[in-house]
Amino acid sequence: MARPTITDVARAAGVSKGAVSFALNDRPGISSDTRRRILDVAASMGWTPSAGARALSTSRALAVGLVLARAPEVLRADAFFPSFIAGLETVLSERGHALLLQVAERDDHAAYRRLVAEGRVDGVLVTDLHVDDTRPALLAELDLPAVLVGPDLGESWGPRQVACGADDAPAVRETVQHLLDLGHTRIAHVAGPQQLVHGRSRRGAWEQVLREAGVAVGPVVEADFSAESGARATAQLLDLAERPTAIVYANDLMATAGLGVAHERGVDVPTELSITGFDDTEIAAHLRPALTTVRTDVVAWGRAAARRLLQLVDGVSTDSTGETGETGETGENGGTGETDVPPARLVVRASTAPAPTLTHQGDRP
Amino acid sequence: MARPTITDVARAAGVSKGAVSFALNDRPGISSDTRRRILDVAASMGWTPSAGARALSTSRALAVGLVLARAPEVLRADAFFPSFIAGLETVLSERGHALLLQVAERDDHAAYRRLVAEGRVDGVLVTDLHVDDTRPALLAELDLPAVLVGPDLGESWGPRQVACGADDAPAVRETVQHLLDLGHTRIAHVAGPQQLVHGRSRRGAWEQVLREAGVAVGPVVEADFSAESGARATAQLLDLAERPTAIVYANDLMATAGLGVAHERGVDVPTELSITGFDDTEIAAHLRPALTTVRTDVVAWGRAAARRLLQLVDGVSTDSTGETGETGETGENGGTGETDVPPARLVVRASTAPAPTLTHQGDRP
DNA sequence: GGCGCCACCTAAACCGGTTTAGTGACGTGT
DNA sequence: ACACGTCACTAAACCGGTTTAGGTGGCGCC
Repeated sequence: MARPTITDVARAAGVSKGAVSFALNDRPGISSDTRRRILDVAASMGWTPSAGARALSTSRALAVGLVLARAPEVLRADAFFPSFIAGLETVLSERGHALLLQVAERDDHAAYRRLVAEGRVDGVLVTDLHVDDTRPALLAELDLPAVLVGPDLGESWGPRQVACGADDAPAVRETVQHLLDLGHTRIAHVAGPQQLVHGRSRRGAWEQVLREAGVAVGPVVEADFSAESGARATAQLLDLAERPTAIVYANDLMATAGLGVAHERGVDVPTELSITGFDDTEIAAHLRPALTTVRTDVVAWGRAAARRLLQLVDGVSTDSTGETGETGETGENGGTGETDVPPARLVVRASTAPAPTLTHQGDRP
Repeated sequence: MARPTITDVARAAGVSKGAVSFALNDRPGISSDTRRRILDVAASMGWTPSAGARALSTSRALAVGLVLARAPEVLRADAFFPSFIAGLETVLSERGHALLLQVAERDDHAAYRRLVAEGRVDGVLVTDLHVDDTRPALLAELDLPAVLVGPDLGESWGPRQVACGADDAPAVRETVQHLLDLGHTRIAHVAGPQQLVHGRSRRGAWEQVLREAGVAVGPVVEADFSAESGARATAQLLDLAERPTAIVYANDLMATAGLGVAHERGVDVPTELSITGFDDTEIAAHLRPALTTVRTDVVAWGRAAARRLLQLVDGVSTDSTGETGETGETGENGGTGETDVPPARLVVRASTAPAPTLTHQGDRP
């Protein structure tokens, strides 16, 4: 037999459809023994609610969307999404929400519009934020709850669009400081795309520490997070007359490619050149030399983002009726404890070592 | 204003709800100028159908599910999913279907049951097939259309459960033959889990070629596709009294870790040891030495799997009514051209070279 | 003993679509 | 001129839930 419906349960229990609905949703107005009988009957028939029907009557989709605004080939070696998705899902599934994925290589605006137009999602997650990203404004206009995956930089778009994520900058600062402590003074940077906020913030942190330390802000090459671009950037840096003694890469993939280029040119890592990555990909610890890099807990980040999004979705019970607005206290869901994401931290391995020419003038006794 | 409904469109166009539905679905019974008028009105109001409502009345969810039966930490460095998902999505989105993701670390049976119980999906994709996998039987029992992502080995479960994917074996055979051609006779294998079909098939192919060539079937270490396990397995192989001169790894991640171990022990790759991987991850070409490996077109695979699944879903118009069964010709969707996946092929780079002790007795003039 | 009230439950409307049955106008054949 | 068929469309049922408005019975109370 096909899936039993609520009507089947009602008939079997000898009550009305409405009674069954009340009983199943723990609402008052049903005596406790009737409630128990209904629940028993429902369980014995193996009844489960139809997500679609429920969504239709409550106007809630019980699903959230994640739009990946990347070309398939860029998605290929990504260190972020699989873990992030895993984190999201653990939270979403235990709260009865589904995760809808959409890959929108180009026109991601259309993808968002479509998700909301078809009523498929209650909210979305936005990744790979650009500087001057137009998506937050779009989502605010659509009044679609959204978590912008990235550090909260105090911007504000709409009441239901918030940022969630750890700031990369402190860990990058820690990385550069680590290199300074090792006596490096020519510290280069292979940056991610500067129109991406995380590309920009990593570069900003690198620059800031050097500036504060009174060290020359070394050469920087803008790359695109791909291995290929990392290799090119490294070649470029190693061709410089004044070769850097250390290179801070914006991610592990570029750092690994850079390691290959250095090896090919006979530049020894770490004695002649220190390199650092970002992500702590699984392979980082197994490279030779093992890569000094920054570890982020992406799974926890995913969990936090999911919790935050569900808060937003639940925060406004009924929209556009306007009635609920008068209390003004959406703050009851504002607890941030479980939506904090653990900070990234430096993991020192073998790819960093004291600078070759020891200009290291003993800041230790 | 909120999203316009079909009723709003009907009122605005001065016709009934039904007429609008007919017009929008290109069904006969509407004069062409009325149809045009309705379409114009709908377009000008910015109307789009609600996926949920449509799903409810047609009993089709317009969504398919992908259950990832892996722990988050295993998902982390996966070379397969991001590309595969990208491939899936390109096809699904242009056909109006959504992709639902679920991560079920342990009990994936429950995940499938839930997806079908809630009526969220029209079909699912099953990855990471085990030998004696119980999922195909479950899906057959649930009568849920499913594409089993892997080579078609001729098994048959239910009428709506089919395999889709390229066979790994030919490319692995090509790899081993490549090593034989280079004069290697002690060719080891670091295998994936043997309860996974792709782990087993790669090992089987390796073994078969050696056997057919009359070469000793070298040592094999079963690992789990992780970098850590690849490193351990490599150490174990290099500790052998009769050290292999080549190692065939079941994936790039383990091969890369193996490269690190070899380097650490001062075993030069490729002059003393040849190694090969599988996947052609983005970093493979940028390692030193660059990794000889097998390239698979995972994006195309995803596209093919999505097309095949949609064929299955569309194949049976109405289920459980039984009426449609008498024609028996589900074959009209059976065209396989667009659901073929390009075969994997060997990419020779720098990590393979002639065997060190030249027992290579000139098969070339 | 009649009143009101509360607890418990039923009937029916509703969400936004699809689909079937039915209706009126018009054209056609004999 | 009349039955008949077709076309174009409307009205209403339906999918499977939720929610609101009503209705019934039992009880306490004056």
